[in-house]
Amino acid sequence: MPKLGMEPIRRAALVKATIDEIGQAGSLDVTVSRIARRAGVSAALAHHYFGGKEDLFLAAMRHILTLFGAGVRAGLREAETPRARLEAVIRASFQAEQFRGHVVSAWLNFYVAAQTVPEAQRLLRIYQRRLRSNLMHDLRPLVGARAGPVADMLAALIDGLYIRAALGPEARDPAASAQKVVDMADLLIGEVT
Amino acid sequence: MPKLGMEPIRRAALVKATIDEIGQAGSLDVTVSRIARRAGVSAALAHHYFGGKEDLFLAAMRHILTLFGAGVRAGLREAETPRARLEAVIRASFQAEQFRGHVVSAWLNFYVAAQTVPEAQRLLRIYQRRLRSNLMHDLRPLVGARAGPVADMLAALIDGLYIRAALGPEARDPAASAQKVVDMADLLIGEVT
Amino acid sequence: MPKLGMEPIRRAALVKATIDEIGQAGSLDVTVSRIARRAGVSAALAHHYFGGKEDLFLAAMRHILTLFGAGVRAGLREAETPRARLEAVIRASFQAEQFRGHVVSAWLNFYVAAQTVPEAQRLLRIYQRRLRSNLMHDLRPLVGARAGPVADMLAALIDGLYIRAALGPEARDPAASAQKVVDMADLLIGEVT
Amino acid sequence: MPKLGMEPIRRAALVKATIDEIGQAGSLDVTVSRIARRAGVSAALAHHYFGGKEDLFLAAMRHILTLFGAGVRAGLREAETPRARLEAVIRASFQAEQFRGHVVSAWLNFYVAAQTVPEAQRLLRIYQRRLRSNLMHDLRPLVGARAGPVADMLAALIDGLYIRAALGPEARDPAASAQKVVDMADLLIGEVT
DNA sequence: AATGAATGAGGATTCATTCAT
DNA sequence: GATGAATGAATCCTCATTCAT
Repeated sequence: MPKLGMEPIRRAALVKATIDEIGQAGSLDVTVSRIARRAGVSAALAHHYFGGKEDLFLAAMRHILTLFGAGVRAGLREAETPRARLEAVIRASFQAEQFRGHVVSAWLNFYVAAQTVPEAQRLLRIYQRRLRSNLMHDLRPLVGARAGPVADMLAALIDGLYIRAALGPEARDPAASAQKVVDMADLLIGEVT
Repeated sequence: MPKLGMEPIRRAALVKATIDEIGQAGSLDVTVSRIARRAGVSAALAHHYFGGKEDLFLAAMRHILTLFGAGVRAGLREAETPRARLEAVIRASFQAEQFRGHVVSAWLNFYVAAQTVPEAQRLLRIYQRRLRSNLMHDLRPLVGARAGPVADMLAALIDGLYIRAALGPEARDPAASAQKVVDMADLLIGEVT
Repeated sequence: MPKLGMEPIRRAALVKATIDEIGQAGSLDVTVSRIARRAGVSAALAHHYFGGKEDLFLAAMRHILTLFGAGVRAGLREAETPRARLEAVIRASFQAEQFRGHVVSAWLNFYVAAQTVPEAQRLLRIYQRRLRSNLMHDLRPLVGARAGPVADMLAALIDGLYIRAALGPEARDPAASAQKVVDMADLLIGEVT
Repeated sequence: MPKLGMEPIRRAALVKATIDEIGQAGSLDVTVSRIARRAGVSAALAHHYFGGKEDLFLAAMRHILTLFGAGVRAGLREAETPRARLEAVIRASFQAEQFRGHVVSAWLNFYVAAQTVPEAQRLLRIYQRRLRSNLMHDLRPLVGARAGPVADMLAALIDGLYIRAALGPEARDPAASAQKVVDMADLLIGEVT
């Protein structure tokens, strides 16, 4: 007896299952069947709702981006000075939710996908642009014209720490990684030009 | 027309073909057949010499690591002061050979493989340890006890710039990326504690 | 045009096709594709339902064992005295269904498989134990303590005649073979100790 | 530095390696490469001397038959009365060399091959005819016209015990099996008609 | 809304066999 | 006499995807 209004529930379950499955496998070598089984539905239904494997992956990616965006906004809500806001933006990149296990693994794989799948690339670009714009917005009052290079530096540092976190159990310490970036930010801000 | 002593030639050709193919595909989703065809041999021969797909990938990874190591040594040969050596180590990570196209893409994918394949993880660890040890060796005379954290910072920065380079055509400028890291190094060295 | 409840139908068809194909080939060198084609389905479906080639073989073996067991029970139903039951057990081994063509060939090959595949060995052991226990149950009233050795002798004779039947067109006369064993049984029963 | 007169040595080594390999594998699923490696030569050489895999198998079979024939003749040399000769023929089928391990396994597989390969069938027929003729030659003085059926019975029994021996570690007792056949022979001889 | 049934396409891998040296 | 080099053909198996129910 099929029920009405199942669509959003199924979609959400499938997206979550996709992220989890990728996280567990450590790669995009994941079958639709397994994802579907994990979500408690048939593989056919996954296709019914998402059209194909790739779309499922992209939906998962979008979901992660959405969560990330929400995290940033939440962090900013409590910050008032530029310095505080900057720190909030940085720490948002290292929220527990975003910075570990399944999600980091998913990110790493999305990086790879971005080389091939245009839509994946588009999404990554959005993320990068948004991060850069967030950083610059608060760096400008602090470092003026140097906001651009400094933002690039911090962004690269954030991504670099991502990789390290994805590769081994050591250093899987979000807070410490965040602190490193914050320290670096302070150093760059204090630098005389 | 079989000739003797072909083994090393074939192995080298297959390793090169593997790196190129991964680079072109942008992912590890590459068939042995295609690699073999690119190397001008049959898929069966690839198996004959390497045992399987995974071993072929690992051989490619080892090859990249070897080239990287050679590049570092070459750079160090001409450097004399700690500062010069440090810069040489950093620039080695951004040699033309290592820092672009196929190779960066291959690296990115090996990162992913390292989550799953133990031998890949082992190789990555070797790379990371070697990089860190190289950096620290020359940082110690310059920053003393802060060598550890500083090395970590620089290493993360290097990796972060890798990712950026792998993701889009923009910023594929090895020299510029290297310079960013060098500048950062100088900044960290000059920092009073 | 997929219909529901096809699984048992397909499984049965595939098992039958397996036995026929082995019988025709005269060996286990049979491809899944051929079996599937004979059953009127794709090779992929065979894998879907059975998991693999080996499982398909084992299912075929189990099927033959089941038929054999049913034949024995049917024969025993009409026998009343120990002597009559003994004859029924013997003749069951030489039922038309069990003692010729595809099935004998399949048996011969399963013997070979039993050297390698544990589950095949297990099934063969079950068959042997069951045959021996059937023979002994009715021999005990007739020959007392000699039931064990006599049962072994008769069982070996049955198997030996199997081989002969599998090897050439000559002597493919189930009834005659059965009669030989029955005569031998009578001789052994009559023997004074 | 190739040596002269290697051919018979290589052939013998390859035949032995074939039998051993089949025995170890428990089936005919044996690669030429493995056989060659076991014999200490290249796979190409095996083809050079035997033309192909099948011929190698047949040569192995012929070798076993030759050994068997020699064993029978050796046994007969010391026997004088028909009864003694009969026992010698029977025991020859259960010589240690013939009745265990590699060889039994090889036999079992040759039975299977005989269903498909004409030359294998021909060889098996020769063996069977020879065994029957040996048995009958000595049975005639003992049981007269019943020699034919009795020989068939004994031959089937011998084959039946072969199978049992090939299938499990239990009952791998050549002497005991031989004794069973001899006892049966005596029983049949003593039987009044 | 949901799924069991079914398949085509493709990929890794194995192996007997050939050939030039 | 002997082998390394090389391959074509075959086989098992996996998987995304489709379709009727």
